Amino acid sequence: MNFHPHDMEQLAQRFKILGEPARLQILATICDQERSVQDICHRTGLHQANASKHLRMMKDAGVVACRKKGVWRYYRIVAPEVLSLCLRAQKSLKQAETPLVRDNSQMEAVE
Amino acid sequence: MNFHPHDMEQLAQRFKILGEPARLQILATICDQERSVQDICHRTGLHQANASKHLRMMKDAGVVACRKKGVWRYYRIVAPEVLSLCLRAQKSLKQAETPLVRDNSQMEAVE
DNA sequence: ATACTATATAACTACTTAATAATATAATCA
DNA sequence: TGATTATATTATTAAGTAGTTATATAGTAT
Repeated sequence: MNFHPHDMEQLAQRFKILGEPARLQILATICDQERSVQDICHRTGLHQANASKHLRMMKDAGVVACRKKGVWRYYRIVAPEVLSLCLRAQKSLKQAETPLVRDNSQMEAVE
Repeated sequence: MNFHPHDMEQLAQRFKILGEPARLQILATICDQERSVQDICHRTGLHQANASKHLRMMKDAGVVACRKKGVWRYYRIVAPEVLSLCLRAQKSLKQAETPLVRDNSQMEAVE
């Protein structure tokens, strides 16, 4: 792992997007299909203005995009790797939670 | 992608850790070997108190652990998946930056 | 014991940002 | 046209947090 400063910033920026439960919720609702802001709000419980802001942020970051149809804006994910990142991170968290084999080699980690 | 609220929180928490350049820098310096706080500070340019705080946070989150030897504390990564997450995210960011084939199907993303 | 060094912690400041409320814009419909 | 609806934007407030300074703690060395 040997990143240039700029890459490091960019990487952190990408992780920062995923570091917010509200945005993960939004991504979860549009992971398999595009949805209107209303739809997203109903499913996540987020207020419209709040959801709109998160969506704007993720759009600027190139994570989602939207299609305009009449009054509606349908958002979808355009950076599918964020989904695999979530699944991967989730999996490792679960494994850490209930390890099949207790690893004593790092017991002092707890101190 | 269908997470329980608690899992979502936990997932966001994990990403939040990686969403900070200073912490990515720290992780980069200890990705292949344990290092003392001094060493980390010198390599990253972070102030001692600041590095200490970031390390404390990552220790509480189970991402790093430390070994005490005299006055020194040697920190190491104990959640190696964060490294693969970084590499994976970095890779996809690079790909998005310079796509081999321009994908016009999502041009309206830019609006 | 005293001085020095490594690390942690606490207090503080400054900055960021999430959530909310209010308003603006624009499309639809009666 | 006026009313309604969907979304975006702006302003505001509150909470979180990164960085810094100062101090505490605990090893080490003289």
